[in-house]
Amino acid sequence: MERIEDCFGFLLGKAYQKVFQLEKARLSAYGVTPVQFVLLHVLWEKDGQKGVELGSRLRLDGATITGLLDRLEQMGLIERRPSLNDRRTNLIYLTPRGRELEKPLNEISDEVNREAMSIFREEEIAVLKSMLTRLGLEQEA
Amino acid sequence: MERIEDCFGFLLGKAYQKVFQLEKARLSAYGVTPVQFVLLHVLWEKDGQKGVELGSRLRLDGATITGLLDRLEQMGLIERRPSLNDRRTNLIYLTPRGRELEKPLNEISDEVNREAMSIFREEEIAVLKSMLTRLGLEQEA
DNA sequence: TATAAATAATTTGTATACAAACTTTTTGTG
DNA sequence: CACAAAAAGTTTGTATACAAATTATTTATA
Repeated sequence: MERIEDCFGFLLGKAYQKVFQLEKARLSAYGVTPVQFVLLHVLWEKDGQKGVELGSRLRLDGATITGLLDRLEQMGLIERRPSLNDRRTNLIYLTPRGRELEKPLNEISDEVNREAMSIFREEEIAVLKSMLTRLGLEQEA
Repeated sequence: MERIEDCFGFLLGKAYQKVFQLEKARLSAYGVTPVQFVLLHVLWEKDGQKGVELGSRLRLDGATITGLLDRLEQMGLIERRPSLNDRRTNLIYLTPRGRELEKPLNEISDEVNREAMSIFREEEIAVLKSMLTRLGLEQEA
């Protein structure tokens, strides 16, 4: 590869960085980061999940989940409750404040998606989405 | 957005993560990370650049560049030499060891690119590359 | 059923990334 | 020329990410 701008690792990283930074700026009004947002998003779908379930859904390491939950708990957006069946496990619940954020943060996220994709045509967007999904899920490679 | 799997921030992040992890595993034989590799790549193109030039090419913050250079210097792959014209500036040079890595690391990178893209057709790859480039460079959004 | 293996979560250490503050030096302006 | 503004680099603090090691608990198996 002659130029780094031809490396897909680099291209993906920079495209991600761009969208991440835009979302980060918009979400900052609520003191929430993009990664914290996606974790909250999973909880808005379903409350009371185990940490390990969140990790597998978001494809994040256990240690990363621990840190994320620490900060979200500190901010008063979630709480850990011990599981009654399994004493190794915490179940993660939204606080009222955590629930309140669903609507405004989803609006911001939708807006960011719309803006980021506004430079493409509809057919292009569908192709990109399909390819990123395949790439992200691919077992090997 | 109903599901996080429809958010482009999430999709880009996970696709990046996949390629990054593959490259990280392959490069680990040389004790070099993917980000360190791209910095070295820019130096293989041209030696003696300023830190700020590396940062603008790689679109990385000055503080990030400082840390990267610290580690690469520590590893004996680069060295900082004071600029004669401008006493604020270091010029970054490859060591002999840093030069030696050009060929083997580029081979690994090419291989990773080939493997990561092997799940797509040629036309798809061209579309992806073009879109990621546009997205990454886009001024706003 | 005793015990090895697996699981859930955390802790520690390393590597990106960026923001904000700071130092030193250079450039631009009156 | 003096002094404000800009630029280069570093430092500090915060937030991802993961690897490896650790603890506590549960499951599987001999």
